[in-house]
Amino acid sequence: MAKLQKSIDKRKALIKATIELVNNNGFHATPMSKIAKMANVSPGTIYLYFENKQDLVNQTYIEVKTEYTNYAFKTYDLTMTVAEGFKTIWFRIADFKLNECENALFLAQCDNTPMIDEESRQEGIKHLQPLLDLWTRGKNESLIKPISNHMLYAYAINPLSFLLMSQKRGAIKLNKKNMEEAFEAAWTSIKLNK
Amino acid sequence: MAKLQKSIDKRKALIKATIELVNNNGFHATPMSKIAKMANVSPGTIYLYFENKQDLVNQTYIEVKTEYTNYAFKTYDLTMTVAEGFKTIWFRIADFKLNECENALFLAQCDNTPMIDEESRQEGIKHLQPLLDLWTRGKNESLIKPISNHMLYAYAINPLSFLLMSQKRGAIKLNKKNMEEAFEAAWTSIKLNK
DNA sequence: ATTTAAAAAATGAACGTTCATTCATAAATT
DNA sequence: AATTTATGAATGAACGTTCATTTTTTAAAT
Repeated sequence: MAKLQKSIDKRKALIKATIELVNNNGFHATPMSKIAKMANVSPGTIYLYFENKQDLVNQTYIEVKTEYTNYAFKTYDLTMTVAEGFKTIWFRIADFKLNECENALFLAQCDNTPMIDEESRQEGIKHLQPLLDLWTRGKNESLIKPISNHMLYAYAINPLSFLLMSQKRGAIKLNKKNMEEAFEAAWTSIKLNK
Repeated sequence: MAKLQKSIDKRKALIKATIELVNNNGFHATPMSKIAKMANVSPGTIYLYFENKQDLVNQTYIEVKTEYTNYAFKTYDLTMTVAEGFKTIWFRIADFKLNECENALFLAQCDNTPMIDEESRQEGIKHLQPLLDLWTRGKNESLIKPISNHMLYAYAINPLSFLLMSQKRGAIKLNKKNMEEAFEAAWTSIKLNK
């Protein structure tokens, strides 16, 4: 196999192992030696690809966050109405959480702990801009409540993280039906009533 | 000072130190030696009050969670209407997050990481029952959407954790005005439209 | 009140383990 | 043969926990 491809595979395996182990044990309870073992690589090899442990999670975070937002905006385009656009993005995000739940859980843990450097966190947030722009447009058109984007995010998007976490704990099972219910709750919480 | 009171104070100091250090560094990046130092106690003393580090966070979690729910239901009583009851509880929870934000942030971190034993987590959840009962009543009276309690929690309560976290990161400042906005979003997301 | 001795609480240095990281050596690739 | 990539045992720092010793508290005796 080509050298380059092997390198890419190894890096991927390391990131995948990091996600799985951090999801189950948390950042600091995940030794580098275990990450190496799960990725079928020697501990020393990790340091050819990453500066240190912190760099490994930072990069993992940015990579997963980028994948997440790419997925979220894949089918969205600026010609859509605010309602259409929101529904499109919302269901893509929901799909991501359902289909890539390891990735989504990793992001949730990163967003709720001091595990990621502030710099990497900022980097990760940037990619969400299209949704914020859509909301700004919605507010201008009096379709969306005139409240801050953080507030909109808290009610329209963030609940999905809680639902995902509940599913991981076995408390609920997410399916098509309750995703429709969730969308309805998300939309009614942010749309402006005439 | 009485022996008993000194013991209580020491235990309190240890729990307070645990909350502050875990909030800022995470569970595994918080050494027992630092907790001891912050509580003005020798490392060995911790083990007179707690079995080990895991027991210390478990007990801290249960204690803070109990404080939280006591606060939440303090002014609620069963004679209230569903709408009244929900508003009462919701604003108490909001007040707790605003006034006891160290405690609230600690709970948020516990709820989003594998840091707490499953047993202690279950113990902590129990105390939320009055709110779940209220929602069940609301569903029976066709005032609340017929969706699972987890779904209701995700939209009516959980967003407050996100808002609190955003405030800690300096992204927003929570005040009376946006708490009113938040309540409105919470209520519209779960109330049943005739 | 004061003394005293037994009991309880607290201390912190020491221990054994775990972990992130390094680097001399080996394997793979060019 | 030269260069790049990978290895994994070795290193040293940091950590949770223990326990021999000290300090404080208690309460009985004076």
